[in-house]
Amino acid sequence: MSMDKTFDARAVEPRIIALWESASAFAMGANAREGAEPFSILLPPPNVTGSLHMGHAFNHTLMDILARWRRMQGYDVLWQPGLDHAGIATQMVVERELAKAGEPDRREMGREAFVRRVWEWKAESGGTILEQCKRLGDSFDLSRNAFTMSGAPGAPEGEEGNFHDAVLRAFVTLYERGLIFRGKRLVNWDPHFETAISDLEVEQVEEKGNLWRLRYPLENGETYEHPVEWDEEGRPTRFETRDYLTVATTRPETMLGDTGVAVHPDDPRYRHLVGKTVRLPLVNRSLPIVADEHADPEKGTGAVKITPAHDFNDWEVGSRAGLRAINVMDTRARITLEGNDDFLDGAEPTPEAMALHGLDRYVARERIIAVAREEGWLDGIDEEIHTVPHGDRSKVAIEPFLTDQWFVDAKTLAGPALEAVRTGRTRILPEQHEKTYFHWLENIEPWCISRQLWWGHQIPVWYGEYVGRGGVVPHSTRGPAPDETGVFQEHGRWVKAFCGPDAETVREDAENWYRARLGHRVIVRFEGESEDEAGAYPEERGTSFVTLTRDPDVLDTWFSSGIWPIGTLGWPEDTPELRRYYPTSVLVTGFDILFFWVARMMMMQLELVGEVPFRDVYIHALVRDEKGKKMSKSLGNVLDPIELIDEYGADAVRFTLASMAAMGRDLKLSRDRIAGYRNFGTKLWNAARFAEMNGCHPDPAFDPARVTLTANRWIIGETGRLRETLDEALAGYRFNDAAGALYAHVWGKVCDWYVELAKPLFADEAKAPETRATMAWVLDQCLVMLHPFMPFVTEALWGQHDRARLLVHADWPTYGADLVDAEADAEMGWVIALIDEIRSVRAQMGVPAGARITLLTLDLSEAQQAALAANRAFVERLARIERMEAAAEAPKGAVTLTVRGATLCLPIADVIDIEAERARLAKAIARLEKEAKGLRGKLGNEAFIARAPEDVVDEARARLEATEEEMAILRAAEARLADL
RNA sequence: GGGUGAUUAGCUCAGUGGUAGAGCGCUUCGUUCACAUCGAAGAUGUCGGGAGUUCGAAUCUCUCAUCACCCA
Repeated sequence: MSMDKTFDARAVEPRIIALWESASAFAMGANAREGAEPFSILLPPPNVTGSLHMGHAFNHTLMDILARWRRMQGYDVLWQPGLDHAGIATQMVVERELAKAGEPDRREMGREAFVRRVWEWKAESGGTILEQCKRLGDSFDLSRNAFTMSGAPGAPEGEEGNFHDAVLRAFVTLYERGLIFRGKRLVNWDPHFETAISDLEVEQVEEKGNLWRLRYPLENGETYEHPVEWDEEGRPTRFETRDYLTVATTRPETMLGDTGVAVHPDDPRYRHLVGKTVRLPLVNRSLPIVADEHADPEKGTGAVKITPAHDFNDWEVGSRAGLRAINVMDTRARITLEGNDDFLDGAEPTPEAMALHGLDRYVARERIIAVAREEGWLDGIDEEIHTVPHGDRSKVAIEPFLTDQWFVDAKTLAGPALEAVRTGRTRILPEQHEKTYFHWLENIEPWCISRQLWWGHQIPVWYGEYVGRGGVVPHSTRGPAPDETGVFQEHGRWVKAFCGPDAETVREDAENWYRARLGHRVIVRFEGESEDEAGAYPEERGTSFVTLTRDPDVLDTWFSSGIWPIGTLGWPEDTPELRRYYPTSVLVTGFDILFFWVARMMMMQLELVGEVPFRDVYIHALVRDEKGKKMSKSLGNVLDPIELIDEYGADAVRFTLASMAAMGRDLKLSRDRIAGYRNFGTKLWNAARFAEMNGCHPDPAFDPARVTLTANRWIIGETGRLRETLDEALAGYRFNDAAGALYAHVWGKVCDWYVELAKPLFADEAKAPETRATMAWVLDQCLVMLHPFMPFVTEALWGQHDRARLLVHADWPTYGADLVDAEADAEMGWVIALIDEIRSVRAQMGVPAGARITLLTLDLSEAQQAALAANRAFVERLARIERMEAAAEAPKGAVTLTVRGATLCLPIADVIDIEAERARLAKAIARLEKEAKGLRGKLGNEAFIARAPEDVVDEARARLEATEEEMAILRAAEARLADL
């Protein structure tokens, strides 16, 4: 069988994938040794709508390297894969599809039908990314594939699983512990998707905008003196009398909801106005002027209108000052005035104001400005750049919006999550990210977890009519809220919330609660359920019915992925997997989801099972394009990993990513680099091809410790060193160091030197057998150690010989520097240095590459003489030396070279270029002189001798000696040159 | 405005106190029987500026400049 000159990745990769698959090579516990320690990693679940991008490729490569490495070491490995249902993203995709197909939109179809439709979409198109992962070589256990919506109502066959139960259980547990609450608060509202989103899903975008100044007339005929001119010390010198207060705003349309005007308590211009009122134009609502430090005297006019229902800062000011919050928009951010009791209460809106009803917020803005200009209360307009919050999915401006939502008490949960990292129960690497983690958790706000969507886990809360203690039903919500948990205002009534993991539990709870309150039996029905379904008829006197309505909202996707560690292992059941693989060994992820996901997993797992979800968190950088730009579809600079795999092979892509994975820095990916590592694969392939052509076959009985030839012992020692370097690098997540060590060994040691050294050895009958066996072993070790990085080409090469097992399950070596033979190491080191030096001189002297020349030895130590004699064949072949002779002194016109104290020369008078040689010597001497000067200075410094460690001083002395010796030889050569 | 990080060869980047490195690119030479997706040789650096600590600083401290990202 003869091998091609290159590895045909495209043809071979699918075959290898099939091979692994049919061997269930990646199954949980595959290749685990008896009594093995577990090693578990969670795949950060990609969105079900996603396709593999460079970030995934990077992330997965790192995880796969760890998984394959540990699996070969015999650990009990579980790499758990799965998909995220991605609420907004998925709903968006399916809605877009409906629109494209001209089908009824989701509102027309209804919730149940729509959700069914999403499941259908998932069955067809969801999870293509997992197929793409296989191309990359991901060795996760697909037989355990998880999905964050598995087991949810409406899930089709094949989508069973515990995840929905786990999510609801998590919610109920937190609810019962008082860590989830419902409240009317200002939230980030996405008017496009018509749902609340969390702080993290908001992007701040810088925009050019205006600062409008509006005049709000003072009421009750009030006037004041407003300073208009100042002296040099900033004292006002001239005033004008005003009967209005000028406020500045970037959002004039929100004025409809203004309930106050704030000024700074120390602002001399306005502080005397505090307690007075202004009349809101258009609306004719009376607004109190309040003092609040939020009003910045430096900004705008120093007086700021307060709209608590449409601005987070204003909400705070309003709370402090006791101002009303008036919502003037609907869920699509259209102005809503008609029938808006809050708005109309205490207002006498003009017809112009009422005409704004139903208009988009931006249209209303224009209209209001036009009216203000017309009516003379527009004071002026300044251009300004300000940041505007946008939805990260919809890209539309977020509207702060007053609604009832569910929140997680993140502050309480953050405590243990902070503690776990502070005490080192979980390590975050690189450490710099710990700071970010701490900072965020220390300043965390309640996490809004309810979403007004349909695709997701519906909140397991049902509402029924509230009954007070003693069986009294309050008539209205005007009075104070009942002093009980789980009682909320809903459509102007008090309702009692019942939370439970399933409907029957809730029904029972509710029936007991109502019975206790009303003193008679109560039968609970769920909305939409018939009396039959309710399962009972009134049997006793006084029995009544209560209808419970389920909260229509679903949970934030990140709430469910927040329990990914335990959910994928079977929680809330106490499964063997949970006991064995939890906590997981390491989480590998990008810093962009440190808050979204990592911190929340820490909080939720610690609360739910009291143990950290992972021992280590390895945060890697982002993949950018060659110019350092973040890859994005809109910029069109996206490198598609699948395309790159098609072109260069998965191994090349993986090795590139691993090489660039230095901690903490973004990596810029270029095709050149990938091509370079594709070439590295070819290099390895051809080394194997060389071995194949020379009859090197792996021998299971080969014992590297019993090899006798120096060159063989040398490369075996190098192999031992590599194993140590590699394991150390991988244990510290220094993937680039690991990749670099492999590259340097395989290319720089094995291919550049050992293969060349082997050639003359193969020609020698006495030396060939040991060398063949060593070559086979050395290359096998390369395959084993490269496998986690380049699984395809290594598995393919491994399969060239009969093997007991696949490479993916081969034993990872445990030998180390014990294989290094110091003598062989020194000897080969000197021989290689000699060859390097001769080559260098030849090239610089212009000796034709093909010419064979003579090497004269002048001054060699005994060991060097022995080394030269023993390795004569190597020197002759690799330095193209024809003859070697000893000489007492250098002949005229010979070129002198020094190699670690040895002096040799090349008598090449016929080809020598005297000027070139003079230049070469001068340059070498100058370099040595510079070094010697530095060393002399150091050694002449008494403080250095006195304070530097002894070994450093000794080393400097030795180096100076060697440098001076070499310089002397070269000076002598320079002098001889003068004779020519 | 606050925070974090970066600044090293033409480019992209390693390098945690003791002789400045890699890959790519570039120049010259070479198709010797593993590989031209190759081999050999070579050039290229006041390690962003300044100050300090130290026997010794690319590395530690301060400061300035520039850039990037995150948060408000």
